[in-house]
Amino acid sequence: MRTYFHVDMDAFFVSVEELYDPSLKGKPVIVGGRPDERGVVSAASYAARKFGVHSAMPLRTAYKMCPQAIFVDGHPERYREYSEKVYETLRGFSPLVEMASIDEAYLDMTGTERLHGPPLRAAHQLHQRMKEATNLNCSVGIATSRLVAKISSDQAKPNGVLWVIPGSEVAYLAPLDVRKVPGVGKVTEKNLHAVGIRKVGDLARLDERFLEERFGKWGLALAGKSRGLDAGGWFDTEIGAEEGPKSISHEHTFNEDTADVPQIESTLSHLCEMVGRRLREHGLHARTIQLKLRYSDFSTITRAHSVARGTQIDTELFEEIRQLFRANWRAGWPVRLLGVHASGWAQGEEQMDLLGEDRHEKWKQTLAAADRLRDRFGEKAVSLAASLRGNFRERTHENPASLPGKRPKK
DNA sequence: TCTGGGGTCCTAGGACCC
DNA sequence: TCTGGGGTCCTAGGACCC
Repeated sequence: MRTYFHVDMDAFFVSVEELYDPSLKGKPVIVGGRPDERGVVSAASYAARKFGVHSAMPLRTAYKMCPQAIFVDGHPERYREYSEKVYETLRGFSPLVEMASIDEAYLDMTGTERLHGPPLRAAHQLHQRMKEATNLNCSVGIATSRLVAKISSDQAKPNGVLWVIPGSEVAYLAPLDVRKVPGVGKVTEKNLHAVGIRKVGDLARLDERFLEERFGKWGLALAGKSRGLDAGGWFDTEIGAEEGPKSISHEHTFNEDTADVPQIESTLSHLCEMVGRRLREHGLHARTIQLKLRYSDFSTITRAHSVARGTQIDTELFEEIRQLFRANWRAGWPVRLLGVHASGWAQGEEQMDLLGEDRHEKWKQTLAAADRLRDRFGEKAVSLAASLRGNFRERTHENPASLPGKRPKK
């Protein structure tokens, strides 16, 4: 039998912002951007949640519900920095730590009793050390499976511990709404309600074959989850089995929809530079390049193209993306969002690109230099999109406010 | 309500091959 | 002539998570 901890930081983004600006403490704070911008709430303080504000809610809606809230921009670098500290702290409790996202982790605590004592004692220590090391609160769920640990950490919030004693998993889960099961979202919830399933207990009582017939492979996984088992899906992998990314993407939503080709293509170029840079950081060469287009009415298409040899070079990515865009954009239709997605990593000789060796070397050096400049001066310091500079300058000249990223903050 | 951005996993159909 | 079956790759879309 194993013992898992699920550690979830409380209101992580908001709490980190409070460390940088203590005057925010106790106030309704909303992280995600300005209330008049297109976007959603990334995180809301407990004071803001009292007004009904929650993450994923449009900023404009949040403003209507809580106009006195303090709206702040997110700071990904700060969150990454604190996420590192969280990881280091957790490593003091178990060598088997897996960050499941920027603000939550699984610990395999099996066999650590001699070192840390029984689970509740270890959790108490963990709270204390986390506070000392990061000044942040967290909640801890403890169980024999990762799934149940995750569900119980949610119920332990804020700043608490919940231990589901071995053997009591099914009884613990039974009265909970099916929505509490990770992986059950709006759609699955509705489908389950349609057949009279509302609680996890309803799910556990059903015949597995019925669930499989009705919901396929997912139905079978649900049957296991309702009994607290990790079997199937993401919970099934070993903790600490570090794997690289499977895809790398960047996207951008315009504050105002646009059908202006130079603006669209310079944005795509910029997104390709961001993707290319991350590919190089990870030493990856992508074989599949995907464009994402969202129109004013929110209808969205994706169009992909795979190449025999992978690339990590901005201009090559951009060539593919531009072709995809030109072949698939319904000309004149205002665009709301653009995205560039890279996946399908090339192995071995697939990574050799078709540029001659010296040209290739030269490019690599140029890009490495650009990456260093960006490290020092920020993402917008360098633009390699030579093919677009004319357009860029032209736009800048006639209408600086329409450039992405150059919108004046008022 | 007027809907971000970065991911993962799954399904389903068609092409293609044996 | 009226039609197999399995495997793999590619593409498009969608649910879900934080």
